[in-house]
Order: sequence, then C-alpha cells, then structure tokens
Amino acid sequence: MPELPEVETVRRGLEPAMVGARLASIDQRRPDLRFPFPERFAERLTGRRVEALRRRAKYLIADLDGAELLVMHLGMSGSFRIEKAGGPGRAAPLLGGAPKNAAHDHVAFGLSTGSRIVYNDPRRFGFMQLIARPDFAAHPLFKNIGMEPLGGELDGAALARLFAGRTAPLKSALLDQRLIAGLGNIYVCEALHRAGLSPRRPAASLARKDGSPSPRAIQLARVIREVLEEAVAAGGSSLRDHRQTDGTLGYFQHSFRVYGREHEPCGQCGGPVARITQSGRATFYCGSCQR
DNA sequence: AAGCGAACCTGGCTGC
DNA sequence: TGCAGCCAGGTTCGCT
Repeated sequence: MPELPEVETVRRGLEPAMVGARLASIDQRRPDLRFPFPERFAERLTGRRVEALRRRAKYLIADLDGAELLVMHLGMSGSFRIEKAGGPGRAAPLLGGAPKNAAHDHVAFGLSTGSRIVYNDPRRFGFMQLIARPDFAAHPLFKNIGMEPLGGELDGAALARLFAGRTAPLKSALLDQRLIAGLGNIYVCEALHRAGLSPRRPAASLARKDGSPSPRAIQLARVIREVLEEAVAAGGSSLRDHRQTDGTLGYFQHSFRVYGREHEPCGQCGGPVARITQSGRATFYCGSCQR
C-alpha cells in the first residue's frame, strides 16, 4: 500500500499526536519484523521526546531528543492506529492500512499524553531501526536513495540525466529508489499513462544524445509531480479499506486510470487496458495511447 | 555494472 | 463449504 502519498498521509496523521510527546512506554511484542528490532529497542526509546516527524522516500523518521532517530518503514502491509487517551469504544483512526487482527499489533508506543500509537503489520515486511543522527545521510538505508519527486529537483533535465544510458524499461527505472525515491507500482503506472509513454520503452529514450531532456522527459516529470500531489491531497489511496487520520477513506483509489483496470476501457481512447509483467511486477497500461 | 527473478510473510479472492 | 492456487502497495539478495 504505502507509496509516497500514503506514507506522507500517515506522517500527517501521526504528527499532531506524536510531536512534542514523550515515549512513556514501549510494548514490543516480537523480536523482529522484516529485520530484528534494534538491540534494547524499548530501553533506548523510553523517555525520549519526539521533536519532529519527517518522511524521506517511503520512510518515516522520528527525530528524538537524544542522539538517535527512529526510522520506520511500512513495507507492504504496515499501518498505524492512534488510540486516544480515555477513549475505548471510540472509532480508532487508522493510518496506512486496514488492521483487523490484533495478533499483528507488533509495537505500541505509549505516549506521555496518554494516547497510544499501535503498529500493525500482517506481512511483516515493515521494520524499525534506530540510527545515530550524524550518520543519517551516510547510513546504508539512505545513502543510495534518490531524489524526492516533490522536492523541487525533479524536472525533465533531471530525468534525462538519471535515465541516460539505461537499457531497463522505463517502468523499472521509475521504480528504482536509487534514482527517484517514493514511487511505487501504482503511481508509476498512473504517471506513465498520463504522460502517454509506454512502460516498455527503454529509459534512455527520454534523453537526447547530448543528454538534454526531450519534450517527453519534461512531460513525464510534470505528471509524476502532478499525480503524487493529487494523491497526497486526496489522502492517499487504497486497494481495500485504507483509512486516513479522520477515519474516512483515502480517495485517490477512485482516480486510478489504469492500475487494477485490466480489460477496462482506457479513459483516453476507449481501448482495453492491458496487463503485463515487468521485473516480476504487474504493469497496467494502454497499448494504443502509451507509446 | 546493470538488470532480472526469487525470496521474505500473511491474507484475501477465485475457481474447482 | 473446503481447499489449492494465485495475487498484493516493497525491498534485498544473488545470479547472470
């Protein structure tokens, strides 16, 4: 579920509850998720104040008042739930997924405000790490992460430079987090459809021989920013019953033009949306208007 | 070195 | 109704 817009939606939902609060208690219910939890995880977190909650690529980063950062990744199925102080029985806000089974509540942060933040992740592809603040940029998790698509750097020239010489299909290059950070399967499919570009086209075909951006590169950069901004504004999307801060559904799923729409008519030309497999992942696209 | 397929794990859906 | 098989938003590893 979580691509950049979903992680950003989760960040915005958690921010008012977490920032400024102290982590009064940590309930860690298993030794690992995708990776083992850090040594003495609960001990290192207990008593720390959360000073800020940031996002980099698909990572959530809590700045703590000590020397460490708490880095969290939601994997495929991770979500957070906020349990407000004194409110059992009230509908709990859900962030980033659809937790149903308390057996998959793996970590709960008890806050000094009395609220609890519960992390649920059935598939356990998510993980949490503690890293020293000065090591942040050089840390293995972050040193090879590419540019933020909404950070103001992503334009046609940047795409042309990143994709120059790459024989991989455009779809695969856009999913490569070392180049652009935060795009996932849904938004890559959606952006390519909006740009009228085939996912099978070699990535290098967006650069000219001299490395300058083609009009296609300029257009693709524009629609990547556009689709992500629209999705963030809509509170992310969901394939099932993803909810955001106030418990309402993330709405962007209703705006998919190709993702999950195999055999349905393309909104542009009426032709059928095709589904192929690239690098082991499903790609949805219109074979007649994406060239 | 880049690119690709498999692996990690569980749940939900489809079809027999 | 039961069950086998397939599929899923991401990342990493290991093999060409």
